[in-house]
Amino acid sequence: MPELPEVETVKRGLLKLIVGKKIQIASSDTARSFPNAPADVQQFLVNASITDVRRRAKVLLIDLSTDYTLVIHLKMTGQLVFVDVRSRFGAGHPNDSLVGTLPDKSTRVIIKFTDDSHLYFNDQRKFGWVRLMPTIEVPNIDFMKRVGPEPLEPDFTAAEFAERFKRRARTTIKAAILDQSVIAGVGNIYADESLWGAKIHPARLVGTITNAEFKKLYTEVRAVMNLSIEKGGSTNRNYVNAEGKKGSYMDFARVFRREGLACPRCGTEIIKIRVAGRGTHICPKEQTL
DNA sequence: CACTTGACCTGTCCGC
DNA sequence: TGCGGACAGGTCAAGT
Repeated sequence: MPELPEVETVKRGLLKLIVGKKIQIASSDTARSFPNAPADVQQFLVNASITDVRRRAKVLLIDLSTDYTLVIHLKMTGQLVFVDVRSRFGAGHPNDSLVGTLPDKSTRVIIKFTDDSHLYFNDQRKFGWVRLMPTIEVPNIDFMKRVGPEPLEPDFTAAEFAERFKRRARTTIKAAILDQSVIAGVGNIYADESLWGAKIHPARLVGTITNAEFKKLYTEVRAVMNLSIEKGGSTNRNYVNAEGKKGSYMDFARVFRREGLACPRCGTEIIKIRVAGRGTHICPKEQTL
């Protein structure tokens, strides 16, 4: 799915596009996509205005004037796309080509605003979900109680980063960095990119990682995700931002999905292996066990 | 408790 | 062309 940079990009787009708008109608394909009781939807979503859009880890939070919040996880293939019948982005913008094409077969939830613009939740694989709950209860859901710190927060230090991995000392560094309770927001793309940056083999056990390596990894995680936010995220398959636009980080990726190509540092052919049950890309010369 | 594996879904790609 | 299998940005429940 969308990892931290992609969800952050969607958040920034929605902040500009939907804050202040009033919801007129909300509907979903099945209870799986949006399991809230119809009575709750009627009472706390319909007629509510959007007051804010936030992100925590890979979760999007859309705050409402009713003191309720739409909590959204895009998982692997979720998209949140805003479409207006009026052209808002200029000639040739991909958003214009979406007018009339949504909803489609992957649309799971539709929110219609009073000005006739729409927000669509599309999700091909149906792993994603939308929940409506009181804003004050959001921190109490299991995921929020478990999830680790935001790695891009200015006060998040290298020392805290290293400290958080100690609970996973006997697993691989790849499994640990993907564990949302250790650090929030890192997924398969940025795990591979940052481990390459720090020259650490993904199958190394956490307990064997030195302090110097943790420090390097901390720097790489932040650098890679900040760069990706700047590029609007990664479109590996079907990720798009709130305007329906693809992200360009994959043009800057050093190892992810680049098996058979040259390592940008040393020229060795990048290989794809399997670590922690996930496809994993490394430079076999610089990342060793 | 820490750790690994399979399940959840649909679509695409690759080899036969 | 068709078909089977592997695989895809994430997380959980169930197993060891």
